[in-house]
Amino acid sequence: MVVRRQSKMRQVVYDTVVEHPVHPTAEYVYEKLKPQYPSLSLGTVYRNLGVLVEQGLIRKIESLDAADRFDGNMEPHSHVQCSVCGSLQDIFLSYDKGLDAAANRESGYAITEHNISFVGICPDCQRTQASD
Amino acid sequence: MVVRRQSKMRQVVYDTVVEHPVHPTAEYVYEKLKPQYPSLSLGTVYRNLGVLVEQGLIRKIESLDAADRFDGNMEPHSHVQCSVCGSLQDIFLSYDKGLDAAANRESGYAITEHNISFVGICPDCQRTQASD
DNA sequence: TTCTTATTAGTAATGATTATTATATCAAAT
DNA sequence: ATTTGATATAATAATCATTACTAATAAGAA
Repeated sequence: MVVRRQSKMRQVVYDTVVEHPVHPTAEYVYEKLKPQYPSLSLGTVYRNLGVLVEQGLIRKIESLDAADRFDGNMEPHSHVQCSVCGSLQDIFLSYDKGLDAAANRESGYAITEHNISFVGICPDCQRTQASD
Repeated sequence: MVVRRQSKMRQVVYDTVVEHPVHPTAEYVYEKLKPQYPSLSLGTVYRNLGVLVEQGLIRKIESLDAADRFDGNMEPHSHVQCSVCGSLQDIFLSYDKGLDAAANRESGYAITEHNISFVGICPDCQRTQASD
């Protein structure tokens, strides 16, 4: 295993992911930090996001978007994404081990995790559509 | 709405996705058809996969891989992907409307669908790992 | 058959991500 | 404190998947 240093840039990348209410993309983290760290490179952001995921400090999440998004909340939870505006929100549901057991029975795979993602229309877009 | 013609290439792209046991990528469909249709263009495969998804004849599925995969089975079902070799398999579970209701209570989003994806280790890779 | 328009092949362009490389920085051992 | 060996960085090039563009072709209605 590679010994990781506790570098400044990795710290601020981590902070940006954790502190941010939305689930930011690599590009977003870069744009956010660039003004304060003008020498920051996009490659550094990508590499550190990868290291942080590997360390289990953040996770990469599925999205309807093209770009990967990252989540600093390691408590197990799901996400809803709005099919109209793309907004993404957390959903906390208790982890259902029964699902894993059922999937194992069907497939023979040793299930290590499952992810539930929802698609829907956010409250704002519901209002907008209703008034059309 | 655009009027769609019934083109030869769209038909064979559809057939390839439906007939194939694994869930093929665009690249895979292209390689599969290229020998029989030497003039086939990768762009044509991508465009037709997109049209077929839009028409509800196939669906795009989530994957650990970089490339999108497609599924010709429109019966609602989930997938497991092996974290070791990447193999992908169908899992049929009854759709749980209770999940959508719970997600709606938590988020206020009008839920239109949910997807459950499993990660695990396939029987083959389990055997391989056991014998190491 | 003719006309309109979708479809195609071929290729260029884009966007996200990864790889490369030379330099800088850290941490431990001397 | 200096050296040493490794990781981290910035800058940039390269890659991979996907989309856009364009001129030629073909479906199918008139």
